[in-house]
Amino acid sequence: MLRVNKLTDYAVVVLCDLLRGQALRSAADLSASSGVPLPTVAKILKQLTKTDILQSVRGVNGGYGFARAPQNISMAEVIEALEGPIAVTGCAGDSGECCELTDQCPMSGHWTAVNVAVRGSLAEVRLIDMLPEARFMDPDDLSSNIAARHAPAAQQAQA
Amino acid sequence: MLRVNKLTDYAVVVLCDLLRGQALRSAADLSASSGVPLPTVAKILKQLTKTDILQSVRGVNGGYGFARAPQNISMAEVIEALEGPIAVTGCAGDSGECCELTDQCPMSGHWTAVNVAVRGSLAEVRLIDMLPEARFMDPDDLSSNIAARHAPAAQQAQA
DNA sequence: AGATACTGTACCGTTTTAGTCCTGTATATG
DNA sequence: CATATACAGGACTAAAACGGTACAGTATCT
Ligand code: FES
Ligand code: FES
Repeated sequence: MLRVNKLTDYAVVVLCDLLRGQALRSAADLSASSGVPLPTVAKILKQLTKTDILQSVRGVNGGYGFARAPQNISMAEVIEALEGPIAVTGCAGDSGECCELTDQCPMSGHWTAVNVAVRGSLAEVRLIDMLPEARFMDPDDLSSNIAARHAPAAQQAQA
Repeated sequence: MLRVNKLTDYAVVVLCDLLRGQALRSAADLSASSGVPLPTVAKILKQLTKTDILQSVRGVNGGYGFARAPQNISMAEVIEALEGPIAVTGCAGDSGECCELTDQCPMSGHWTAVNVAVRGSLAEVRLIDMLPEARFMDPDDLSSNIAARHAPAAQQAQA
């Protein structure tokens, strides 16, 4: 089905929730407001923190916030963060793994064309494009709105 | 990983083999020349025959051939034939299936943007782009070459 | 010190996938 | 017409991936 993990699906739900809320939200908070079970939310957030999509703050009043302006985050990044590099088949990936036909395989690396195409199209869909409210708002207004709310969040998190 | 099935991977290998060979090839023949195990080849070919990518002829001297000019076949078609509709998440597919968050889901149908992007990029990669020889041949020459070899095949199969 | 909240990892049950096999049907050939 | 070839369809099993959970550990605030 060429489908994305369920975990990635949830991740977008949670991220959108984070997008519209306060700067720093705890995993429990996000779980409650998004409907995704807490352990799952925790798992997702942990994973997203390993990349430069989210940042975390420990301790009381801690939580998660965007590591940088969310309007610059693409779906390609989110998907790659949750499921590893976008490689449609093992033979074409960076990992060097191949199927068992490598020795006589007549198409060494031709899947690359497919990978590049898919990767490119995913890079052009931004996370904020997934936010339902975006439909009813002026794009520029939305961006500045989000930037205003979240840029300080990243700074605060870094402090 | 956003990966395609191994079966789809094999399918492209087998299709490329069919692309360069005679008009009608048996499953056993294709298995031998591609290195993919026979039962698997058979499964793939059967599946591809359900769509209008391949055509089959039963009986002695039977086999498989392209149902139409192969240079018009896109990777999107091949992938969809093997794994069903390209729907990155269940919530966005045509099938009407959704994850369990449907009732309070804040992003009804926003994955559609992702699906359209991915589907579009896959539609632009043609099957013959996967053929290694294509690299060393003039595109026009290749197309006419393939057309000359395979257009009669379809007619013969239909007879 | 104690409560809160993230970190990392390991575990297990479920689902999906890959691969195999068997029975049936259609066609060419002698 | 008998027989060999070759596709059609579906059932079945083993293996891998995924989803979800649990737990022990660490950092921070009050
Ligand atoms: S090595 Fe697997 S398709 Fe090429
Ligand atoms: S119903 Fe599943 S993400 Fe919307």
